[in-house]
Amino acid sequence: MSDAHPPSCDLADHPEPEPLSEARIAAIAKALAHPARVRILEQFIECRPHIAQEIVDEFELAQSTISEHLRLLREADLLTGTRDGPRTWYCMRRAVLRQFAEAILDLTDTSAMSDAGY
Amino acid sequence: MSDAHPPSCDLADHPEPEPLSEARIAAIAKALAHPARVRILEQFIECRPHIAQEIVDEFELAQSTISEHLRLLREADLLTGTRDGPRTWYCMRRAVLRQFAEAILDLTDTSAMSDAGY
DNA sequence: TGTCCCTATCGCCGATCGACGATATAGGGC
DNA sequence: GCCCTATATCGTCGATCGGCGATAGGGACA
Repeated sequence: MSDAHPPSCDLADHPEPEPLSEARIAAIAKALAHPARVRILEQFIECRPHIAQEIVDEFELAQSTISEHLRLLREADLLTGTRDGPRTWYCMRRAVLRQFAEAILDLTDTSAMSDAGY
Repeated sequence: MSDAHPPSCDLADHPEPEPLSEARIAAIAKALAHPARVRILEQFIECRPHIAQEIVDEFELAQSTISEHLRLLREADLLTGTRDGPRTWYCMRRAVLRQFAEAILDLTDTSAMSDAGY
């Protein structure tokens, strides 16, 4: 496969499966719990696949360090990585992030205000 | 002060200040990166102040462990704790959580789809 | 004053994180 | 085959996490 055909981003609106468990919420939060990993995800605001090298170039960190951050994001299902010859194309899994944000918002719902004053 | 007057929850819709930095997002995520802390926040879906003791009672964990989790949530500004005699009333800072969820959603915005296929 | 309850903090310890350099792996081009 | 590029993995090391029991502090109430 040449570099003329990077995988396309997944923009489809998949049906959201069952609500996230506490463990799953915590696992995703752990993946987000480092500024470098947040910055990596921010690069995907430009909505196209990124190869690992261009992400490395954005940071002062060693290549092995970035590779480790990418691994953690992959294992939390926030990124996909697909090999293409010597490169790896990374895509953000927007649906997972959205589901996470939804779960956080659910925490803020005031479902039971029981008595007045609360 | 008697226990007849716990502090009331803050339900006001405050104006959202500037967007969260990567460091701030990561700090909030770190506070959420443990299942017990997510469970603690879930208790606040019942929208009223909680004293530490009732949270301890929900878990198998030692009181000191819960107190530590509460401290981390406080330091991330996800909870407020106000002393009232021997008790401490905890309230969830919904505005902060909402702002965090908003920041995560912003990551999923496809602002620049540059070329077709992406 | 003493006692009891609630909460926070301290010290310890094993586990995990985050960084790095070095090394291994995979594939393209010659 | 041999090099070069891109990426992943390994080993190490200091820092931080997460758990606990023990202890300290702050009120309430005899």
